[in-house]
Amino acid sequence: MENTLILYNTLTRKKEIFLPVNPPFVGIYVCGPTVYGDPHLGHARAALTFDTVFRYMKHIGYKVRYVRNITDVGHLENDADEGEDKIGKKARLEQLEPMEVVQYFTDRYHLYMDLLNILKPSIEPRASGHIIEQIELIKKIFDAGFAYESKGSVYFDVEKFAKTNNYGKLSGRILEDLLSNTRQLEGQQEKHNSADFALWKNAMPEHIMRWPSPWGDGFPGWHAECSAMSVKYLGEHFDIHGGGMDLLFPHHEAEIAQSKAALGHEPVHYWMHNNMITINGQKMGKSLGNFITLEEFFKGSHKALEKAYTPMTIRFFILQAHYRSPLDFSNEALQAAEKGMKKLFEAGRSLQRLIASPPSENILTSPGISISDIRKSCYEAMNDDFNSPILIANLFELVRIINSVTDKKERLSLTDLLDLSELYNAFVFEVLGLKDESSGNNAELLDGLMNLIIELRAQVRSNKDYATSDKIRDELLRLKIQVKDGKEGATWTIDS
RNA sequence: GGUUUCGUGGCCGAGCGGUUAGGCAGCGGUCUGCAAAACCGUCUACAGCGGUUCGAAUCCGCUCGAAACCUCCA
Repeated sequence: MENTLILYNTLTRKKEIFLPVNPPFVGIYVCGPTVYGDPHLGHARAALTFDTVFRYMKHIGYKVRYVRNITDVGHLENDADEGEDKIGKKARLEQLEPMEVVQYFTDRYHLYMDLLNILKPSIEPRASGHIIEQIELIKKIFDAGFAYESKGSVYFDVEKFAKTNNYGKLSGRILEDLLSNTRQLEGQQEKHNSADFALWKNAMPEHIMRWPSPWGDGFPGWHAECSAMSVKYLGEHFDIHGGGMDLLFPHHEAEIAQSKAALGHEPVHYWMHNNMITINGQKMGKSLGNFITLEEFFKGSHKALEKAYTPMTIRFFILQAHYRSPLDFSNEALQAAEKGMKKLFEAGRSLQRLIASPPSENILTSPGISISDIRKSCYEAMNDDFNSPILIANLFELVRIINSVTDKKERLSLTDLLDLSELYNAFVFEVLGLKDESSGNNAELLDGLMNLIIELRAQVRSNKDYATSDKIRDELLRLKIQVKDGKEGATWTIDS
């Protein structure tokens, strides 16, 4: 691998050189969505962060297996609701099978990820499809002596684990603080300790999502699925585990403890976490009235939005910030991003029309700047913990060159032009995963253009200038557009 | 209250001890039949207060502000 990739490991709070377990293979596990609601910006940022990792690693030659799960068992509403299964609750409210709810929101998630041009992961395992693996994991933890059963539920003994292991190493939590900080809640006497977490939960009779287990009917604790599925598909040692910063504690901390208890070692080598988003400087929350789904963004159908923003605008906007920085959404910022992206794409279209200067008059681009320098900067940016904002800054340097050459203010040799073109395409489309939306979806534009042409042609015909009229018709035909003159004027069709 | 991220110019956002970030907006110019685009030039910054250093946006401490997590459960 010619590129030395450096990434920030949350575990050590440092940037580290990335050394895969089995080069050129790389295993990545990312915590995917809990499918009980419509996808929103938080989903987009997390998915896009690791889409960029996935894309770039493939670009520099790694063979990546990217696993992103779907959490579809036993979840609670987080805020006001009390101790009820998220998916089960939604199901009863809407009179649906739980799996029907899961399917619906999984499909919605996929739809919006596709619109954002986020690549599908290599494997997308569902928690509900891996109950057996989770039970096996819990058995191992039992055998190792770090689990206890209580009224049909199984809990992880954090205090015991912490005696011989560093519990809290990922999140910086200190066990004593956790124990002293927590208040005693009724109904939780099942746990020996407030810091303990569930491995398996006994299902009450009204709980509709349930599976048989050695401890009775129930459902797995939240953290079990990721430990079980990551190891199943990536092995007992794998490279990267990712997710949002909100999952740091308790979820990822618990995963580390579980895996260590079950396997005797930690499977994950690098932990990566993307930062959160805010809207107009505020957190996004249903109670604050600024909870905006991706559908609402794309349609512009939320009162906080001045207009609709295309998937690529959202994508570009998110990529303009580093994944470890908080990102604030505002109309002003989105519109600035929209204009910037348009500029990037317009340069891309100009690039296709550029011609190299003949060798006799080859003059390089502006003094001191070469395409290979920019190429180097692009790779340096991405190698340095996936710094997409710096990459984009470099791409705007390409834009400047393209526009200058278009204006005949600078010149490019054929080699430079080919290099420039390759660089632009590789980073804009392949690595950043952007798509020029105006070129793909332009039915409206085409309609407008054709109406204009037809009208002009009608004027020409009324002047009996049939030479021009026929020329228009013939030229259009060459573009596979057939003009048909009828009694009520001309119509046109596209021949495919 | 604890843990973890942050606080940069009109707005968004890079920056990891000394050297231009970049985008959007503004201003001045070039180009243009007009408009748009483009190109050139230009302005303004590092939350506050201390400390370390020859030198700090960048390291340390405190204060203020924001976000995530810290209870069941996923």
